[in-house]
Amino acid sequence: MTSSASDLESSAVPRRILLVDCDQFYVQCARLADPEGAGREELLLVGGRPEGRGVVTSASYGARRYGVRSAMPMARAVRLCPAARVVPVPWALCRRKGREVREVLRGFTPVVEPASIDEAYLDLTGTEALYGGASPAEVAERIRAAVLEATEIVVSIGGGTSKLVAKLAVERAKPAGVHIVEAGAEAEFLRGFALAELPGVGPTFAAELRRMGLVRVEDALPLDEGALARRLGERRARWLYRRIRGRDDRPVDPNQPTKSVSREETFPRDLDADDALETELLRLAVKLGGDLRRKGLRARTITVKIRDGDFRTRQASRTLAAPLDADRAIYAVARELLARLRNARRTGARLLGIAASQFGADAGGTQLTLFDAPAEEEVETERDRRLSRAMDAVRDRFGADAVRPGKLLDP
DNA sequence: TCTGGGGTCCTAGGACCC
DNA sequence: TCTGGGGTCCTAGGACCC
Repeated sequence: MTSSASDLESSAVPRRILLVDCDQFYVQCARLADPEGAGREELLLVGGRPEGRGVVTSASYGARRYGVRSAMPMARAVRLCPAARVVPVPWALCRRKGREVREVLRGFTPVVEPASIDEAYLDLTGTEALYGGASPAEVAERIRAAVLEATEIVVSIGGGTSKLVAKLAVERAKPAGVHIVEAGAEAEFLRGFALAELPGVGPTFAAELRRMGLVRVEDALPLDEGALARRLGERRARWLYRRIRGRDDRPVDPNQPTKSVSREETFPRDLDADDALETELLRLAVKLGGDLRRKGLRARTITVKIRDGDFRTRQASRTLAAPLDADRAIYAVARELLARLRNARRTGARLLGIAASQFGADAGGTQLTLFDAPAEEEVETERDRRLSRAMDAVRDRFGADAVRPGKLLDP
């Protein structure tokens, strides 16, 4: 540990980081998907579900003037903005546009870290010569134009010496603009923000800070780290102390491995019966298995999540000695976990989910004693793997509904 | 108002090992 | 009889982000 954060800050050349963020991304995609309909609508709400229980994934700038926000229940959004048109998220197009935007960005630098479907960090440090000495703002404008030309997607770009500053700057850049914070100006830039605007400060943390009398970044600046630590604990105090001064040394990492893959579904109405839940679980397990195999991932941990009618969310997980990707094996593990959750509390469920994590190879030898002693039964057999691959091949040729999962219980 | 679906990261306790 | 310390792994829950 010779290279600490302070070394990086004091010795290194200031970094040049950009955050490229698609403006109201799902709205843009919905308009591209239907130029004559949604494309002409100023008041557009994207998301929701026909059965109700949906939320707004993205609202057009016009609709936002009525107080609509993303993640708001669609029913409420429609009450706030009754004239708005509601359309579903065109997921396939969104994924494609997201990929296309990333490809354009990789033409400017290989150091592109996707942060979500519609935003990515770029590290342009050391590329000054490559871009003929152009300023970060000029490079950002070139990127904006290139993305628009190639993908029809409008983006805004924030820039600065860290991810934090770039992220805050992009909010100043929207819509369809560029905002660069010069090296050295970070602390002054941060002064203008409320603590709740800092990424990482959510409703809970913001409320805790407010109880301490801290609302604006400026309110917290006079406190030393020790004073903050007495209320927040060492770790969060250090985090906040640095952030409000614009310090953030997280690297832009273009190779972030996938850590988990999941599928979940909220039902139109709460499900009470165990066998109905098992049927839904099977559907989710088959989807998850397909996702894993398509991505070439095998998982040692399976997690089942249930949200009861009263919105209480519970989960149970099991980690195996050897990784899985076959539908039957995933379902067999998940079914036991669901039974455990239902035995602990049997009430109507509004959501069921399944997740896979701990990707990679078998657990190390010495860890085996942690698992079901003496030796774990073989959860996934070669037959399971062959069957899943055969079903994948059929679906590839004849479509996703070509084979329905039967009961898929124990062989 | 009645709360989606896909993720990441952190914490804390217990088991187990050296 | 009373008493270790550090490390890893697993599990459950929660905050947070888009």
